[in-house]
Amino acid sequence: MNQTILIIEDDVEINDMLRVLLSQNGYHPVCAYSGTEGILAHNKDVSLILLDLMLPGKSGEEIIQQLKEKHHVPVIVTSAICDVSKKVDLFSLGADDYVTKPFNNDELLARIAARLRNHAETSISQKLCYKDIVVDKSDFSVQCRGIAIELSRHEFALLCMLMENPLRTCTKSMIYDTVWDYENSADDNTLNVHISKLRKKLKECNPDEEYIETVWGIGYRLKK
Amino acid sequence: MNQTILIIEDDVEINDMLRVLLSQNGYHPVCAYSGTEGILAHNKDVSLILLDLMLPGKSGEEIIQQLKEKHHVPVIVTSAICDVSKKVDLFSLGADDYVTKPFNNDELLARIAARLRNHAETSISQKLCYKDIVVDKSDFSVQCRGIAIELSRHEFALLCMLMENPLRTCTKSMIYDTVWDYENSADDNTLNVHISKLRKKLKECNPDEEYIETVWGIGYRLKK
DNA sequence: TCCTGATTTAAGACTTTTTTAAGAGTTCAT
DNA sequence: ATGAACTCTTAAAAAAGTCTTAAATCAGGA
Repeated sequence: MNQTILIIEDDVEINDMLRVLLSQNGYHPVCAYSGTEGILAHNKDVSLILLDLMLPGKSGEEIIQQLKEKHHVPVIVTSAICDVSKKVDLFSLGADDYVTKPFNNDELLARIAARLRNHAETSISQKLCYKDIVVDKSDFSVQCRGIAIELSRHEFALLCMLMENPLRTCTKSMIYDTVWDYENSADDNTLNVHISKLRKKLKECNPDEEYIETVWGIGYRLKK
Repeated sequence: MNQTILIIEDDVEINDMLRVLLSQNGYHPVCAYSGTEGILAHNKDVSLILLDLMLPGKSGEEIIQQLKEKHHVPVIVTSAICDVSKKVDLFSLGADDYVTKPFNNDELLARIAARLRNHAETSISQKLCYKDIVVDKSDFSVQCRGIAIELSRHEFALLCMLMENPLRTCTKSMIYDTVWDYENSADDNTLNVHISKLRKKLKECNPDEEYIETVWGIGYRLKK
């Protein structure tokens, strides 16, 4: 559940450095090298913007306004300018913080975290789809033909595993590894029982469709 | 409607200077000369806190935590210390900005305005709604069918967390992280008890509705 | 046909959740 | 400081849900 941070910075070297710094610290950086590009790249997945003030073309001030108009997220301005009156202007335009270059990486990270904390939101829900089944890992929900299905923890993990490997056969030992976290003893019937229950619940929802296919002696996979 | 700013600063001269500066710029300053005094003076009229880091008695770090606990507003730390690692610590404790003394008055005013603006934005959307429940984070009130419900601090935080993630499952460990600030030991029953109490209070208010759903082995979520 | 592996069912073991109650810990006003 | 009121945590027992096991049955391949 990484947060996306948009970097708008024309200096390729600094842009690169920021990208590495952010991704090393668990964020998902998106790079833009001009104001216009930044505005285009800005969408609702973005949680925060790092904006260089000294861009060619559009002024940083203009850009802030347009960014905030499009989708309202915290903007941290980075710039070599130290002029206080400039800072004041930026703040009044909607910048949320200001870091003077050269900045200390840890301080920048701390300021990013502080702004994000305020603006806590987002989280891109991960949805797996196959035929008429929709699995949402973020809320542990499953729908089949739009109807909610209640699955137990292991059943859910099992279905996720199959749906994350569409049309690839999941061997029994792979499944035991992933879903149960232990090596199966060959005569263990647990997985079979769980597959059976899963099929039953899916069938209740859509009796005309077969979703899970048995690969004899090997394991299971989703049916084409 | 002037915004109240709490100044916590032991140096009488600086405290005085800040008071004048703020009142000249349309704010309503309240002065405190120690951390303890600051915590006492802090109430829900306060919109922002200017906190000196170098106080006698309690450490600035302790004070931030206690202030934020009492009523969540932006805290701008002022200090002569320039050490970056110190800054980082403070940010992670919940400081929202950091100004090094001696500071430029205009920059300070700009930072105050930025934090206030930010806080105002987030507090507009601070009314959380779900079905017939309305939660107002700014005054810690909860209504169900228009009837006020009294919740304890943890119950309130728990309900907020659920309502901030509508229809998404909050895992137990996420909840312990957010509401209790510690990793849960697997056999901890505290959360369960709080959920039980929360449900009971909601049920008293509306016996016909189920609000909180258990996701077995995972956590809880709001019911569709 | 026989052997092996898969499916289904049901029962009991096991785990997680709910509820209650009691005591420890806090907070608040006096 | 003190006591009252409230909140939080812990513990224990009951309830609810899930998992595994075992046994009977079924299906595929030689």
